[in-house]
Formats: sequence, structure tokens, C-alpha cells
Amino acid sequence: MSEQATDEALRALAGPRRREILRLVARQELAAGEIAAAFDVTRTAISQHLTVLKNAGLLTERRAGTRRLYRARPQGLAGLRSFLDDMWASSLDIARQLVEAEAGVDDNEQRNRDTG
Amino acid sequence: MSEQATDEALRALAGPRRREILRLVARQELAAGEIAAAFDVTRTAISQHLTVLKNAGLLTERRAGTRRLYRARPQGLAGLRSFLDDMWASSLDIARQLVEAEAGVDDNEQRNRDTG
DNA sequence: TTCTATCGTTAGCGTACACTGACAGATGTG
DNA sequence: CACATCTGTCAGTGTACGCTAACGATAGAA
Repeated sequence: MSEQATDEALRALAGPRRREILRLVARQELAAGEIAAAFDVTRTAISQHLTVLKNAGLLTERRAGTRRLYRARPQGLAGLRSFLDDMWASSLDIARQLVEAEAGVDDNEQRNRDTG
Repeated sequence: MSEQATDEALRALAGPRRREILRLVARQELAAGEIAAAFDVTRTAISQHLTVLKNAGLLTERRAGTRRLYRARPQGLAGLRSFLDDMWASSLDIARQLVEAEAGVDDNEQRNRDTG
């Protein structure tokens, strides 16, 4: 997954409303109007959110007559998962290294006391 | 992890510069000035980014003399991982259900043809 | 204390974002 | 065809965000 795709996906997920939309279509395939009915904002706002989520690869659009059905797209989340996993592993590494470094300092102090 | 914590973490990660900072301190513990030296923006901007990341629980601050050392905080990413995992599992479910539904429709059409 | 180094905070500016209202396109119905 | 339904797009407005410059605070050295 490219860096720009991760950026777009994270920017899309930064909005609480877009996360609620995504949660909604993660379990059911819903039409734009049905999604909009679940919120207190205008249909226009929801439509714009759906566009952002679609461009970020986080959901899929399927046309059925005049209606447009949306559902979450697992592949769009896969890139973010690996992004978080990498960061998580790295930060665990540095945490472990710092603990060992402190233990090493303690050992040196002990040795200094022994040899002093 | 609370909903607000997830919101703050995602908002913090939405900025590309903050992600770069996080990547930097994911492998080494660095001082604020050292982090700022890695970018072309003002030290002030970096300081503000560090505050945002710290409030989001994504990094830890440790004071050593006049310097402040920062490093990534794995626990801050854990909540996001579970958030993504839930969403991922759900969207896989709905995808599978839709495939089965289409197969069911095909079966019905076949049976209709058989019985018609 | 005075000086220096390191760093955070505040005020202000420009831009991007979320939202609304009005309009336009596309698909079924009588 | 005319009409209603479902939906996306455009222009405008208020707010939040990222950045800079100036200032203030803290810790160590002379």
C-alpha cells in the first residue's frame, strides 16, 4: 500500500462521523439515504463523507436502480493494520532496549563499586 | 480504550508530519530539538505536534536536565489496533454474507427453472 | 547572580475541513 | 411524455488546523 493511500485512509478515519458511517456499513449494505437517515445532519454532508470514504478505499459503491448501496471494504483497512503493526513492533523494541540499557547502567555501577 | 481516546489518536495520526515524528521516536528516544532538526519547519511547530501526540497517548515524555526525551508509546496504538480489527472482521462478514446471498438467489433461479 | 541552552506557550495568519441550501443528473412509474 | 424518487455536485459560511514570530520558563555553567 502506498504512503498516500495510508494518508488518505487515516484522514478519512479522523472524522468521528465517517467512522460511524463505516461502522454502519461494516455489518449491512445500506443505501445512501438509509445512511443519512441515521444522522442528524443533511443528506449532502453524508454524501460528501461517502465520497471521501470511497476515495480512501474504505468502502465500495454498488448501484441498484436509483439507489446506491455502500458497504465497508476490508482491503482498505489492511494497509492501516500493517502500518500500526510496524509502529507497534518498533515501539516495543525501543521500550525493551531502554530497559536493558538501564539494567546495563546498574551493572556498570555495581562493577565500579566492586572494582573501586 | 474509550471512544474519545481513539478519536484523539486517529486525529493525531491524520497529520503526515506527526506520523513521521512517531516513526522517528519509535526506534530511538530523542530530544525535542533533535526531532525538530529532522524537519524543515520551526521548532515551535514540532513542539505543538509533540503536545498533540502526547495528549493522544501516542508517546511518552521524560525530562533529563533541560532536555525532554520522547519515545513512542505502544499502548497508545493498541486501542487503534482493536478498533481496526473489529471493523475488519465485520466487513469480512458482510462480504461473505453478500456472496452467499447471491449464491442463494442463483439457487432459487435454478430451482424455479427446475420446477417451472 | 548572570549567561547560555533547551524547550513550551501565546497571538496571529492562511488554508483546509464540515456543514447547509439550491441545483442538476439518473432511474423507475403513470 | 410528465412526474416522483434517489442521489451527487456546487457555492457559500463558520470553525478547526498547521504554521511562524515573539515571549516566557526552567536547568545548568561561569
